[in-house]
Amino acid sequence: MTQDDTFELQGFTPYLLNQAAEATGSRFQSIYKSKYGMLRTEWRVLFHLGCYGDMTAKDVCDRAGLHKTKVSRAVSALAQKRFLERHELPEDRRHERLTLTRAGRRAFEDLVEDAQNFDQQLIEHFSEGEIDTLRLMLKKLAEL
Amino acid sequence: MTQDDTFELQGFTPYLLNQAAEATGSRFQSIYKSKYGMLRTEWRVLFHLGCYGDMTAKDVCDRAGLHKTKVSRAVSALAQKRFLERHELPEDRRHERLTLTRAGRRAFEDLVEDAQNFDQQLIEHFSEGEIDTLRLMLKKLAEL
DNA sequence: ACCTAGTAGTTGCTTTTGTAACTAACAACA
DNA sequence: TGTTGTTAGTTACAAAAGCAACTACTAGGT
Repeated sequence: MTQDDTFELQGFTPYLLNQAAEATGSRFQSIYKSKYGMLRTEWRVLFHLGCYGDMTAKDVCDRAGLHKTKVSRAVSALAQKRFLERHELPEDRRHERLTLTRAGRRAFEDLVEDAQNFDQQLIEHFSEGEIDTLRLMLKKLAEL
Repeated sequence: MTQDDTFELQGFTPYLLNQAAEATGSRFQSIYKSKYGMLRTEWRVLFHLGCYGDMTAKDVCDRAGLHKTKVSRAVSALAQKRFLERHELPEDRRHERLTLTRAGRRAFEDLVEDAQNFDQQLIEHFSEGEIDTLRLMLKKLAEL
């Protein structure tokens, strides 16, 4: 019999990552959900456009690592909320450029503030060195 | 297109956590999914019972931070796979003790090995100090 | 005994996600 | 031109998650 007591669930990296992501993510979600009725994917699309400027749905897929159906539905939802507009590109009519409306930009900027406050509250429990290490490691883990 | 360059999505802790959790979690999921057709919640219940011994569904909810309907369905699925048995407790017939069957224990032990290998591959990209810091921080973040 | 309140777990219904098939557009080339 | 292959994005259907109402049970009064 293999060593079942040598395995500690609390030391299993994917489990720990999931617990931490779930705890912080769901807490932050309640902010944008209650304020703007947004789902997590909608929030991500909004923030990608807000942070990096106009891009196509495909670009969002690639950058955020999301499936195109998820993005497609999030874009539709954001368009219905009048948070973004779609413009077909003349040079290739398969693509559409996604642009935040004024209302979308306002929502983004409002949520940026919430995000900054939220993050501040999270990281103030740690030293700067710890935060740097954490960020570096998470980025690396996400790319493996 | 005005950009708010004061906010960097790649530095937002919940986003980074989510990306890392998603990347590692889905990769590991493909293992137990292909081997035993298990969902993530089923895997978690199996590992809770395997690591910490018999307990009730409620105990799993509390320890894993899962909703009772999710656990209830995972327990049903595991029972149908003959990986666990439910025994009503005589002293309080609302509770049922969940016990892994021999097959369930075998599956658990098999997956423990996979988990150990998987985790090994993850953490070998980092120093021991980094790993310790990461684990400590993730645990703390999960409890905030 | 009876009533009320609370708990463990399940079920039904709605929302969200995942998967695959689809449309529409482009590109390369005979 | 027609054919084949590819890509961006949508849609339809099935699987899974979330939420609220429900059953069955226990506990604490009165």
